[in-house]
Amino acid sequence: MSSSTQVGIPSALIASGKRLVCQPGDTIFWAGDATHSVYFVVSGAVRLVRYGRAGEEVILHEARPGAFFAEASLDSAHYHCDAMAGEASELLQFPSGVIRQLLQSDRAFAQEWVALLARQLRSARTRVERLSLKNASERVWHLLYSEGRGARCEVTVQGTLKDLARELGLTHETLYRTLATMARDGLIERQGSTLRLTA
Amino acid sequence: MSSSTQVGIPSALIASGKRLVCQPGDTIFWAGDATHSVYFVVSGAVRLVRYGRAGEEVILHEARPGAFFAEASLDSAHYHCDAMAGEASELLQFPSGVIRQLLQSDRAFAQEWVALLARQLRSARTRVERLSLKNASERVWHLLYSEGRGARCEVTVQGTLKDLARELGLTHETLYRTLATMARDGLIERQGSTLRLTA
DNA sequence: CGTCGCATTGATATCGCTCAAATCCGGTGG
DNA sequence: CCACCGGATTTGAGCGATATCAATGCGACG
Repeated sequence: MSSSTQVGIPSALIASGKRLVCQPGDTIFWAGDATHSVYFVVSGAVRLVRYGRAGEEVILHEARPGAFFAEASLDSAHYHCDAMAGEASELLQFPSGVIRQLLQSDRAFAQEWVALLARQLRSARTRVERLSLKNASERVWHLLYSEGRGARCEVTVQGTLKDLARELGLTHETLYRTLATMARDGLIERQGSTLRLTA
Repeated sequence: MSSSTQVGIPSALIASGKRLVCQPGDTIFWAGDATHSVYFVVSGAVRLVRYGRAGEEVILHEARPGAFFAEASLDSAHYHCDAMAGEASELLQFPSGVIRQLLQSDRAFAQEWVALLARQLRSARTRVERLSLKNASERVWHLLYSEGRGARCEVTVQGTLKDLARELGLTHETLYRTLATMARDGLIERQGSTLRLTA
């Protein structure tokens, strides 16, 4: 989702990681499972999802390569959402106990962990801000403005536009139309899956 | 916002807190200011806000008594939003340096801090989930279901319904109507500012 | 070559936003 | 005590943006 949440693996952890290979659609854990592990995405993508009353999927978070996930579950007894691989993915699995122990024993690790959580928190709040905007083009603009690289706020969409639509709290039809309109009106430029602001 | 984010003040901090008294509308810091402090709400309420392009206020977070705020700014150079007192408030101000030092030197404090950030993160993601719901009554239902106390998911609204509407990403008119409709349809009960699910 | 899912566009319905107005309520000053 | 004021609350009417339903093209992949 946001590259600002990416970190290296603290060196103290490397030894305890167990490699996990997932196919698209594989579930890594279910909501309600007793927490046992924290994960790191090496490649691919993992979605943390819950389901609305109508059964529609709500993406709480999407972990991309270089990011941990389920790190907020360290101090709860159960996972509070499902984790599902969105594509073929390679993960590292770290037992929660090891993390907890490192937090106690390794000051450098604890500091890295605090920084990691703080980045995730800022990222989540940015998303709250985006979802509070009341029309589609503002959400797209906000995405480019807050996540984009360079002077033109360039963003290369990871995954499908359908996924992006769900992340923006829109239907995919609305996102397609909004992008088309914004491009026609000269607000954004679009080259395949790369978007940027004009000027 | 969520009582799950409330904590006591770690005992290690108490000495370094500076008491701050605010009137409604007072600004504690502005977006872009160099970060210098983390705050704790003793009484009142503080809103972290940014502004949309149309100038409308977007509430990123509302800190209620017993909660820290600006804790995610510990490792950034500048605040990324405005902090404004929503009502007469009493705060404690802690220099960032003291917190950073404690994170290094005090393991118990570091652990409490990690738990605090994790709670805030879960809270923010719950709000993302809520804002991803596409209609007003589902958002209200989600609020009760995820924040409510007891079997009936009882919530006593802090502040005005207008404030709640903004937190839910709705206009106040829509919230009033939605509450009225849900009450008429027997989905919720309402007694003043207390809401609960029926059955 | 058939199938499946994404991308795209059209038509329509619905829900929430906007503008507007009336009421209520607490506080304030005469 | 009462008139007044500002903000919250509530309800109405109409509009517009987005959801929904539908159809088609297209590329990947077996």
